[in-house]
Amino acid sequence: MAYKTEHITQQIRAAREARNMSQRELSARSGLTQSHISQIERGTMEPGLASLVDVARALDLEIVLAPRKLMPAIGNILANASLTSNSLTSQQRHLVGRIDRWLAEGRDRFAVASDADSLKDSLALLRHLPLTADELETLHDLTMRLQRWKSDPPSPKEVRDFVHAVRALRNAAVHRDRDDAIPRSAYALDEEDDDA
Amino acid sequence: MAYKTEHITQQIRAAREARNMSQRELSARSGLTQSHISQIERGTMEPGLASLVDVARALDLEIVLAPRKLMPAIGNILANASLTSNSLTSQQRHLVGRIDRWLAEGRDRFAVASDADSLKDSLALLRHLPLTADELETLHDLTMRLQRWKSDPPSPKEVRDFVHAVRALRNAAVHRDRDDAIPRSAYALDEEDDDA
DNA sequence: GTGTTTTATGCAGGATTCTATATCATCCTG
DNA sequence: CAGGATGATATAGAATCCTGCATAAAACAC
Repeated sequence: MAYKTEHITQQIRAAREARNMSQRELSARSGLTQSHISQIERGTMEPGLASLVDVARALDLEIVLAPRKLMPAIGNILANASLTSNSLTSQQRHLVGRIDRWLAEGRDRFAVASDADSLKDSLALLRHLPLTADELETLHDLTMRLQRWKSDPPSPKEVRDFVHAVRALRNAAVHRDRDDAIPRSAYALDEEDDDA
Repeated sequence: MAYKTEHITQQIRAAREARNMSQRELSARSGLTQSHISQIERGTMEPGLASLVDVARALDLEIVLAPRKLMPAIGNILANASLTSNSLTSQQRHLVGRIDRWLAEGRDRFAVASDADSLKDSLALLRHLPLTADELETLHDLTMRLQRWKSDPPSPKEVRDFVHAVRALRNAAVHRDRDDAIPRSAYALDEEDDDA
């Protein structure tokens, strides 16, 4: 019943989640009801065009009608852009990678087994969410501990603290208000979107 | 009242008229009523998304959700294509076709596998976007290399350079401002350079 | 000008969207 | 564990879409 528009509504959900926006927040920005948004995303009902436009705008998306034969070219542009939409500095990538490799070396360092999972989960998100300069510094300090631990094995408590600290960063990144944050992009020497 | 979606419904009418299709015929193809179509086109009512999809399909159009920041690039493709797709010189088509065939001959020439994909992407866009005379010349020079490589196989580095050069042309075409560019079409006497 | 085709309107309904408001289960954090 | 946030559901009612005719108004032919 609601399958003709599924690909579109799926994109809406994907875009919302990519921005870590809740249905309620999207509701506020778009003017639709949260329950309405839920139903649209689940395919329970097909939105009217007006609603779709409202939601899209709230997500910084535009609705375009394109000739079918041009779809390859357009898909091409969209695909390339999503690759470079990384607002992460290379430093952040680097640090996360470091912790990741440390984790991969062995999970037997963790007194509490679930801590390893927790850490892995945190890293998964930190791979995609930008940190502030301060947080980045914290992350840097944390990885320095790993360095020290090579010659001086950590106590179980130290490992726990480490996991919690990383988790705290994760939470900060996840729950940040999208309106503040990431002033970094201004002087970022990281990415110039040459769109390649 | 019906202003949010006006630009979209206008495109529908434009597309229909461009095909010399009557509202009745579109009605038959899409399954909507003629009166319904009339009201949509006039902005008397806003269609539901399902209806829009039906109509679009009947017109060989696809609905795309695109990030606002990519709209210039996409508008570029759409605008150029609607110029009866004749803004491309046959020379450009010819040269692109040549590279395309060369690519089809085998992807084993690429040291870096993703380079083959990159090249393919570039060609997909160069098939639709016009180049300036200068760029066209560059493209011509590039295809000459292929000629040489037939008797003198290229080094991996040469292949990479080639891919990058084509990509540069692609980027130039994609991000060009629609306002400048393509004065060519007026007095286009594109000559076929059949040197092969 | 007559006749045909196309588009614009009108209206009665049934169907669906959409809002407003609540509730519930779940997950996460402190 | 308590508190907060998130997403899925439910219900009732207002609003709107959409169909199915039917018909008026243009527009275009011969």
